Amino acid sequence: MGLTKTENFTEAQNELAKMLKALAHPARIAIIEHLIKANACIGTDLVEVLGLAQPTTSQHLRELKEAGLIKGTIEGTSMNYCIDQVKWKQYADKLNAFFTPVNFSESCC
Amino acid sequence: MGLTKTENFTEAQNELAKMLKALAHPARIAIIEHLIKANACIGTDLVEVLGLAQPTTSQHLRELKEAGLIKGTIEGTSMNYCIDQVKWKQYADKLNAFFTPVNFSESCC
DNA sequence: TTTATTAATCGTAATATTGCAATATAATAA
DNA sequence: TTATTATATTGCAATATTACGATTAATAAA
Repeated sequence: MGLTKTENFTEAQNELAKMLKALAHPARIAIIEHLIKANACIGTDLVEVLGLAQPTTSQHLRELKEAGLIKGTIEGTSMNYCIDQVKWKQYADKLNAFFTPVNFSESCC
Repeated sequence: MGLTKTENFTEAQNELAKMLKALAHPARIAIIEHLIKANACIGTDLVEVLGLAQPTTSQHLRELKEAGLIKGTIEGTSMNYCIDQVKWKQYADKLNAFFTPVNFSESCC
């Protein structure tokens, strides 16, 4: 069906899945990495960096924006994108909490 | 096209995206959480836990197995699933490295 | 043997995602 | 005003994902 049965799961589970999904594409990873690395925020050489068409790049940027991971400010005709560091920290914390559970019961297989 | 242009990105970027994708579904999050919480490894009450059909559950389990996150051992007619703790730690480390970059250039937007 | 029981696989329908060309929008430059 | 530049949106084609019924395979129980 292609349609996730979100009603079967907790809000926390759905949210975590959504967070992971927002980053589950190499282009979006590449965008984030580039924004972290760049000492200045970026107009859009991002199209060049990714090697994807401008509309495709714009779409990935929108997904990251919708996830709250990046912000964009207008600068003339172009856009300055950068990481939303507050949201980024929230992501890091939530994922860290998920990946380092308090008690791992000893492996039985 | 629905087909990711992996050739545009580095191996590390593609791998990280794949890792995130393996967990980017609430059912797979739920499976992992249940396997962590359960003091014993699980036959498959997982079908009940998820509230999804048996083939659907099996499919999600396969994806997690292919990602290396879980292992299964045969026990009679049933299967015992559990987290692969070595792989799990690798995941935690890689994601942690991604989310806590050494130098965040100060925000400019 | 026959009959459950459990889990994987196959086939398929419905929806989602990825990517791009074409177009639209909006701000600047000439 | 008319370009030019940068970005977003629309529409569409191709592939991927999610879910399930039906079937298969393999062990256990009768």
